[in-house]
Amino acid sequence: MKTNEVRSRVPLTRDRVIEAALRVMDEEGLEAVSMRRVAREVGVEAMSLYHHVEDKEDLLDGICERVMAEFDFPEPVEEWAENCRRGARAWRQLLQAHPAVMRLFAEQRGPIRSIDSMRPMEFALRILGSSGLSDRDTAQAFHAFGGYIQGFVIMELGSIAGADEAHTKAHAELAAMLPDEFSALQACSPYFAECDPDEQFEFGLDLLIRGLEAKVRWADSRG
Amino acid sequence: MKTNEVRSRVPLTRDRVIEAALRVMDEEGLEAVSMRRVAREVGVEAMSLYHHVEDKEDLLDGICERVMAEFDFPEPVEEWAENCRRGARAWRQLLQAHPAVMRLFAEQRGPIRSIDSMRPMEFALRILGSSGLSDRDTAQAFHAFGGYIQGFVIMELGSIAGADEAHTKAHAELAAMLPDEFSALQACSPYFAECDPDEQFEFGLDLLIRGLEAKVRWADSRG
DNA sequence: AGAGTAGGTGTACGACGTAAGCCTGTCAAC
DNA sequence: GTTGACAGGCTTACGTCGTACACCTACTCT
Repeated sequence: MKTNEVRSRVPLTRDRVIEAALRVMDEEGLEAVSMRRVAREVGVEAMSLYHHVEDKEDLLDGICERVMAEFDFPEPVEEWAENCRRGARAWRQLLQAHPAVMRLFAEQRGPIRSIDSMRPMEFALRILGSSGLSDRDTAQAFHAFGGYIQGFVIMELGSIAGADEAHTKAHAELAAMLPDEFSALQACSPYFAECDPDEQFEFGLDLLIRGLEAKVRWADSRG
Repeated sequence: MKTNEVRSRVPLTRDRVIEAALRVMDEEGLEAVSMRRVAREVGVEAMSLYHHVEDKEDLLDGICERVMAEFDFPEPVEEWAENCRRGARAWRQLLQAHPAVMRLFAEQRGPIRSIDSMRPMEFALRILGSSGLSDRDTAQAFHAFGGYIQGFVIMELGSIAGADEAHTKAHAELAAMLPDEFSALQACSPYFAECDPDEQFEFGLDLLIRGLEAKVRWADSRG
């Protein structure tokens, strides 16, 4: 047995590289994801990664696809509205599980390549379509839900960052504001601080679904 | 008259630095915004910026605040729903005018410092509050609308990037997909490509507002 | 006049992405 | 069994980034 068998027992592959990059991103943040850092994570030098990944862009694309493929499909029930809710929650959970991935989505990544990563989209379209919406409205609703969920998670993560310290400080700051000009902000500020994020998410989700139900009813009544 | 009067006729200030950075970002993209590039833009060496800006983070925060302060408040009408729509459109327009700024929002920037940049928030809360919603629901609705608009713009910008070339290619790719497994995607795909983004935006906006109207009515009927 | 300071400059360091080339183990063809 | 291609590691080097540190100069205040 030679010494080279000691290291790299498992052959390095694109999948292992991306998996390592995702781990680094989750544990140390997006800015920690450098070629050198990821290489170290898999026990290799930076330039070796380029045999498995075109460049850093490609690596980040790989991370996105990997996360998409991780989507945990909720089991369907009979009411489509409940399926919407479960799907939305699953999608939010996925984004929360990899907080930095929204920043990758926010950069304009090219169209997704892998099949696995568009399965969640197909899933969502099926659910929305099962409400009786036209294909056209299904596509529109997809954008509405997708936008809401992604945007909500962005705001949510922004609020969480800085948590306790900035939390109380921002509160104190607000209280010391010009009261006449920012009365609405002052009135609502306790609810910004205290409110359960899950509850907030459900609130917006409910608005969308109620709106959709109205749209479905209206379409049905027209025949 | 000495030679030093020729350059930097206007004294360099934090505002001028941030303005230059925003200009670079809008015209050349976020990755072009480096200390050296911004310095060049104002006719100065990179290290000089540090007399007006704490570090690059601070500069980017400044860009965010500057953009927020640019918000173009729509003139109010009597129906709150229409005010919602106009406010949402104005917010979307602002984000579209500075496409890279959503990426800055997506990174978790600390709480906003400047007064001007929270005026739009106050404005939004006033509009939502004028519907008769409780302060609590107003805060929730704010998150719902804010999330939707930001998320929508992210998706929108992602689709736009690559426009024509990737457009037709993605179309062809989809058509060549496994048909049984991705039937919903195939059915909806023409509407993804063809549909007017403004119309899509209004669709989701409508869902949210209809949902909100239902909530208001329900609260009213309970007294 | 002299001191302090505000705000410019130049140099230097470490980290980044990655181009180019080198080295070695594996394996198919002869 | 030898050989040659090649897959997949490694090393070095370049240009760019943010920024620490030291320096220089022109005002301002006493």
